[in-house]
Amino acid sequence: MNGTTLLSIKEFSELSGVKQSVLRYYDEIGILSPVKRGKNGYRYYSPQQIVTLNLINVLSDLHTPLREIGKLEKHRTPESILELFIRQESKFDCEMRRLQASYSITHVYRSLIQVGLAANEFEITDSEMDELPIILGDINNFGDSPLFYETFIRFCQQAQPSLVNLSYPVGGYYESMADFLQEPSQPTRFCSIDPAGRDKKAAGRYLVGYTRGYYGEMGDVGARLCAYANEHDLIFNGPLYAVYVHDEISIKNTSKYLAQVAVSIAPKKAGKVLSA
Amino acid sequence: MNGTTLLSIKEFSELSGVKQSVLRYYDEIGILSPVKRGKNGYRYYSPQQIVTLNLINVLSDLHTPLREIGKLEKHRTPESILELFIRQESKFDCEMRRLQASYSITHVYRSLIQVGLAANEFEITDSEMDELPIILGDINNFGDSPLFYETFIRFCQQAQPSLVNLSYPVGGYYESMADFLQEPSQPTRFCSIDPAGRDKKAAGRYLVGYTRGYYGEMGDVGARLCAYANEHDLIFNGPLYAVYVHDEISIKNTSKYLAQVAVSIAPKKAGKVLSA
DNA sequence: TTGCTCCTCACGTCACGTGAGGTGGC
DNA sequence: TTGCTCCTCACGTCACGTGAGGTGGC
Repeated sequence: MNGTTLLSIKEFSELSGVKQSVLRYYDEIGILSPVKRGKNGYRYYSPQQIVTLNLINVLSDLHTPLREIGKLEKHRTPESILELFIRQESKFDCEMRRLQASYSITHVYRSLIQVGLAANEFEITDSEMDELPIILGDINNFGDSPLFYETFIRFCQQAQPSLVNLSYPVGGYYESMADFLQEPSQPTRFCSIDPAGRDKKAAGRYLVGYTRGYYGEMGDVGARLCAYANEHDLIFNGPLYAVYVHDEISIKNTSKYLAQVAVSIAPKKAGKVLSA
Repeated sequence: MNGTTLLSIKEFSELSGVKQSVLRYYDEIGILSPVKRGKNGYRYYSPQQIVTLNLINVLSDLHTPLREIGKLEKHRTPESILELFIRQESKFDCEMRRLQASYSITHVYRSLIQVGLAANEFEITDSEMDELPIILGDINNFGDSPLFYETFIRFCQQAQPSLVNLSYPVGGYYESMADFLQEPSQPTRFCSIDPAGRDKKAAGRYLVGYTRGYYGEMGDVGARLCAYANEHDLIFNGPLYAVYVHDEISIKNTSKYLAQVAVSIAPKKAGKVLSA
């Protein structure tokens, strides 16, 4: 049963799906050398070597440097390989989580972009919105100067060790419509649209408007929301959320970002409606 | 609200978790340039740029070349970015499946190695084994010459377009103990230990022995199994599986591979016991 | 002679990492 | 003056990819 039948590099490449150039490289750095060399220098592989090759692929997929794989192979024992595999299994867990996170990030951005594309940005609409998991930041302290940016940086810096994941879009949360109208560029808190967030944007009836401009530039959307509410006998009874559905991710012109402003409403009974 | 507060490269690097050298490289190839340059050449980033940076990470994690990311960024519109994200989501699916497969491969090998480490290789044991999903290959045709290798190659080649995944360990399946005893190096079929396999190694009572040697060298394990069966009034009533628990993955010395041989048994009633 | 496969050698590439040597604000 | 941060430039590295030019069996 010694290997009388060997494979040329072409055959071995086709069998394993690994390119000839890669096989030559693996031979060069000594992690997978053919069992035999022809007198003319031809490489001949044993079919069993496909097993080792598969293992190399599995390990290098998880960013194990090839030289390290080489070292391990040279001194392999059942014990050391077992240890390696156990380490690999925990690496897989990390990688899976990372991948899942990446998926969820693009998914959130994708949904926002679609909302933006479907929206009629000049109309105010009265709609039922689903519950949305988010993470609320601390209450912002803008101090004397209205430096939106400094506050945003502080938010980002706090975010790092905390639960807030800056990979998700960051929106503005305003305690009430009054707060928004007073200073649209200064949200009470920042909030990140994290699907794993423990805070919630409540499900319910919202008045939704859109406005274009750079971060913090809210145009006349506040006034338009108020006008609509007045006309339709509605009162603002909860917080307001401003989220950029088209931001620097999808738009080059910084003055054309598209913000969605959604404020909780209820039919007017004996309340007072705020006006701009 | 224009960016009066900007971040130095150090601050931006710490905020984003991306190394300074990487940020300089991204600037060089034009996929993420600082919003401003100081008179002394210092790079200044806006905090919002962290969003773009995160996106770059998400895309490049899935092997999108940076130049392509650059192109997309230069001509980005909500529509094109939406399309990109949709493509990414299907890439994620592939990647997840690949990762899952890798995990399962190392897991199977790990289990086999552990079985080998726990085994007493000189003893025959009578044990209950669980059902094991496998994939059986076609019936081998060794022809006139007993070329194990050629048959194995044919198996590998057939395997490629079929269901058999060569990433999993490949064992030998023998129709009966008699077949094994006649030619231990010529299994009736090859079988791959694929956890997603539709074929099954049946659960039940097996006589289990071990032997060291190169592929196909089964030593005296057949004789030892027969002796044990005779002594304990057992008959062989089903197929035999030979699986290498320590193979070239974990052992350097090709003559020290460890094979586990398991054959289905039942108590003797009025049957005949095969002897070596 | 003609394909075909294989070889080596050298150079390119992609996404960085790593100093070396120099500048500029407190 | 002394740190500290930042800069550019050049070279290294890792895991390959890509010819160019040559060999060897049918």
